[in-house]
Amino acid sequence: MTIVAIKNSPRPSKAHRVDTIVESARKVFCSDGFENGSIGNIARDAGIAEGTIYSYFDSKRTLLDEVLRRHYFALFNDIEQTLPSIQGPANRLRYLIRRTLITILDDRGMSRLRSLYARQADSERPSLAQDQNRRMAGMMANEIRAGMKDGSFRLDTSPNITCYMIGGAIELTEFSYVQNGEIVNLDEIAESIWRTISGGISSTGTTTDSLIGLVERFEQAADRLDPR
Amino acid sequence: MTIVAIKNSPRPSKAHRVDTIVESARKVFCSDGFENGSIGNIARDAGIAEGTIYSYFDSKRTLLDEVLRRHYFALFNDIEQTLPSIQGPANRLRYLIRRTLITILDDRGMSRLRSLYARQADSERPSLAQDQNRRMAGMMANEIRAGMKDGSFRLDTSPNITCYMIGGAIELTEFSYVQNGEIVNLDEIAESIWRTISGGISSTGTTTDSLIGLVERFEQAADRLDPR
DNA sequence: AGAAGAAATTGAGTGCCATTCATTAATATA
DNA sequence: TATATTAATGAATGGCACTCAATTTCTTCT
Repeated sequence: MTIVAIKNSPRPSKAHRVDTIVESARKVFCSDGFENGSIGNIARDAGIAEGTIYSYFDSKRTLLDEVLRRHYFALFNDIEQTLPSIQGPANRLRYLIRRTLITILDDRGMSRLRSLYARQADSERPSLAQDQNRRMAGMMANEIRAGMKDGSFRLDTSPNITCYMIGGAIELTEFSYVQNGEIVNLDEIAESIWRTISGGISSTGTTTDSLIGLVERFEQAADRLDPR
Repeated sequence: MTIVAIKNSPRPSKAHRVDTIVESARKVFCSDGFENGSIGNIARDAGIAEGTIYSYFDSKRTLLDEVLRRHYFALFNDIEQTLPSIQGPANRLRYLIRRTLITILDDRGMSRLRSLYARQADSERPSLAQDQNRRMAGMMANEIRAGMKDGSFRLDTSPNITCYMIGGAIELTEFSYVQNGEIVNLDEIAESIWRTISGGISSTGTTTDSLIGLVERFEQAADRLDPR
């Protein structure tokens, strides 16, 4: 009648436990969505009781926010490390567009979560989506302002609205990808966005080329009139 | 002991009842949001029993969809009536941008509902937001293609992505307005969006255009003076 | 080591809705 | 007027986020 003490299992560290919970939440939310993904399922997946989750997270929403925050933390960090090594505001903007699209196309489940549920916020807790939008928009706006300063972008450009246009195009691409699952041609989209923005805000686009041609014609005409 | 028959109240027509329900739903959703707005409150506001709502609408979501659908029905109808009277693809595009922004700024409660909750869809019921996006994008894309045909827009433009950029910028403006409630300068935003898009997709930017004319006049003048 | 106190975990409740359905009331039909 | 059909009701159901008193594990002190 020897009953071995099953109990006394060592308790995981606090950080490790949080990791477990967040990872289980990610799995459940990605497969069932936010509304249908229940705390019960998350707890079962993590091998703990429901109540435990609530000693680490205030609410289901807070948990979702942490799932999203961790996922996009990687993106932002990567960007902030890479950005300084790229030359010129225009190239940096192009990189920001491409890099964001890559992250979106990389994980449809996570994009689905972000696209559908990230915006909602309680009155107490500010919207995570807005923080992230702001951060990304801030980086883009920096490049646009830098470009305006160094002469590569037009001065009558509105950095904020231009960011909205880039960010908005990316978001709609994401939403369309999430809903239809259609294969998205990353390069084509990135190029299209860039071409439109660039032609619109760049003071040295194709236009300049044609201007050079015009000036050359002007000079030739002037030459003809030159008495010597 | 005369008990007057309170009953026998005439039953309102089916259409009228639906109108009542949708209007109450609009009120409740706008003031409490979708998640916190309960069917119970909607029924109380409409002066009917909860169960009655379910004989007209499959679910709470379906009801929200109808609220949104009715609101944007007006916008789309107005646009489709007005559009033909506007000359030229460029002007029509500008109008689409402005008109949509006006509707958004006109009703913050409704914009909040749309911005936060419209995207979600069940697997059975397709997303209303996507239908509306598609419809608006379709109208914009038409104008862009028309402009490409009549030579006012560049041919290497991607109509779809350009629509995403316009629509995305509008959506982000809406979201920012919904969250911060900050006063938004309609004209400034509409002009910024237009200026960026236009400079980007227009094959005849005002600058180059007028310069060509000037140089041609100069060449003609030079010809006249040319001894040979 | 052992006891006492602190911290973490548990899971059976609680309450809040969305949704259903047997019952009742109001109309349409014969 | 009697019967059938259609609409409306609201109490009951079930699912789920969230709470909390009881229990288990860990830490600290003697």
